[in-house]
Amino acid sequence: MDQSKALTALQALANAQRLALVRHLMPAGDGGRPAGQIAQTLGLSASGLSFHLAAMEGAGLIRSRRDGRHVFYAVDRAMIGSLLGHLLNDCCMGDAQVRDCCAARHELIIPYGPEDMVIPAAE
Amino acid sequence: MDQSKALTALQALANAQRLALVRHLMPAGDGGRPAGQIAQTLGLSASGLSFHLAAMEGAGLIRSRRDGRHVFYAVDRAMIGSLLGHLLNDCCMGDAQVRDCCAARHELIIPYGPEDMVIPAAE
DNA sequence: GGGTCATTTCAACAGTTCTTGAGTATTTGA
DNA sequence: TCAAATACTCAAGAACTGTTGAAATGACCC
Repeated sequence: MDQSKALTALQALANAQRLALVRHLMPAGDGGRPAGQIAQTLGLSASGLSFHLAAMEGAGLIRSRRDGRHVFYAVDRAMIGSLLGHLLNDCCMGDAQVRDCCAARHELIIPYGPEDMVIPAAE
Repeated sequence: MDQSKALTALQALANAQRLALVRHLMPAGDGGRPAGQIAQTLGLSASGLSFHLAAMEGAGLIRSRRDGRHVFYAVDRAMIGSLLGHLLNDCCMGDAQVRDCCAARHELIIPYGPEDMVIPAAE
């Protein structure tokens, strides 16, 4: 990952709707989810979603695949991992404190079920 | 780190000058560097730098301390680590593939000396 | 106190991003 | 071939971001 790719990816991620998109798509894995369902879940208009999907796909953070009349979108997990790796290793030069704070346990929010379940961090 | 803080921090980082700022400040550690020196290194006007520093400080990514007529700025490494941890654990739900790609070795660029030294990734 | 250095604030402007709504393509099934 | 379902493109306008230069603030030294 070079610096300009990382910057593009960061700019794509630095938006509430698109961060929500990642959260929504992540549990769907490589199969992804169809555009219509994403729009409904995130409360976006069709064209609004298209705008955000294009930004994410342009940055390489998601991939799309057509299946019949649906287009499925899935997170490119290798790309997100590379971005985080770039920030950690290149921008922060592998700093130990950054690494430790990054590795610290956080509460996990699992977006399944009628309400999001919150699992507190284990100590 | 909650979601709105993470978003603010991402927006602060999603800019070429401010990413360069992190790279420049990281090796200086908690002592940081004075604004004038930063402006010179990054080729920014005084007011331009001030704008970017305010964005970063507002997001909690850097801290400042006055020493005489200089103001020193240093990266808040715990904050950057928390941001990366949030992206990895909350947004990506600790996904194994993301984690692996993040942990993959990259070449390390050490910004000391007359020319930046590049240390290729060990295999 | 007066001069100077270092930094910040402010206002104006240009450029970019986001939202909205209307219209357009593509696929499916009757 | 037609209508319905799904998703995309485009243009206009609002909102936000970044740059510039001038003025203001704060700290130091004589």
